[in-house]
Amino acid sequence: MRLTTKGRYAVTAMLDLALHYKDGPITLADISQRQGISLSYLEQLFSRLRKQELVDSTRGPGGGYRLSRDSHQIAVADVITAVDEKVETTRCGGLSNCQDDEQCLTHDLWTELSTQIHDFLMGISLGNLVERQGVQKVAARQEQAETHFVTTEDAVVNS
Amino acid sequence: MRLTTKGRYAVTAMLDLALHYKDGPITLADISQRQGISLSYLEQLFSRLRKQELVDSTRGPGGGYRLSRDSHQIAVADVITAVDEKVETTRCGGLSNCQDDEQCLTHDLWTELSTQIHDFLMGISLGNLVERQGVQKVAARQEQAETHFVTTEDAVVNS
DNA sequence: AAATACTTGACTAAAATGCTAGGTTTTGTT
DNA sequence: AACAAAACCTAGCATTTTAGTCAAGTATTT
Repeated sequence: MRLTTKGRYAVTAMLDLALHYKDGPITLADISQRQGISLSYLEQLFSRLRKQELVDSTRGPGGGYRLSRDSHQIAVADVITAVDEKVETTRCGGLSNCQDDEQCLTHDLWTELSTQIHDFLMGISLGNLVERQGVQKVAARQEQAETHFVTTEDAVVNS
Repeated sequence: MRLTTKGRYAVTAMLDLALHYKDGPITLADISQRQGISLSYLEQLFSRLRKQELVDSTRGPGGGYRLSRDSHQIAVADVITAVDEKVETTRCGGLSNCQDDEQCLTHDLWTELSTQIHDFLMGISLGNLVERQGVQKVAARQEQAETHFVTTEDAVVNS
């Protein structure tokens, strides 16, 4: 289990989907604008998310992406592992011949540690995150900014 | 908190130190041979580990590195954060202006998640790892291989 | 003095990151 | 039927990070 910014972007995007679940399919363009992630990068990420069946896609006008199931049924770990390559280029891959045709000292250790982190992140769902104060606060600001962008007449209201 | 192979190498090396604590200062050359990590890379890692005061070094013949304190007092998290740059090149660094001069959706979230993983890895000490079966087993094999290397007359004993 | 141990800095190949550009399909709306 | 909005695909690019290597030191102890 690797923890990089890639997984973070994916979690951000999925969290955006969770927050706007009731608005029907969400376009990547929307997410791109709200979260400041480039459209093409989102396409990359969602290609994987779709293959892992974490999201459903609808093509054509009015289309977009939706969570494939309730936000409480999608763990942060699911999202992160979906976008992470599982290539395991490190020498302790699937095989255990990482050192002199034997198992290196941290082979078991690392997989175990990895498992525990995985389990931990399995315990946190997108639904959990949506319920958090900080997330709600930022989401509210983002929605406000969006409104500003669409209709400019009420731009002074929230200064 | 990032989890990469670099941190893993560091944990492996520190675990080696913990396993050979009673043998006095351990040279990087020893660790390099036992764990199959290049000497120069170890030097890089240990430079950081020393600066974080996780190890004590002794120069000169018979010198080497030792854990700076009991293996139960050194957490896996300590080791990983020591070798990881804290530069935070990602846009959500110390400042919270990651998106439109405001805080991005996962800013708080990610730091919180990161904190929880950190706490989790704080709960696992090198001492804990040493006590594990798998580690003991591999360590025994490594020591055996080492003996083989030094004295060849008893090479047939453990076949 | 010499062996041994550690330090420093420059360099590199490979991979990951994040983006750009330019498509093609699919599908609802006019 | 034509158009436009969206997903979806492919290729490539610039930059950074990773995982090291190499060379030339400095320091300490026997």
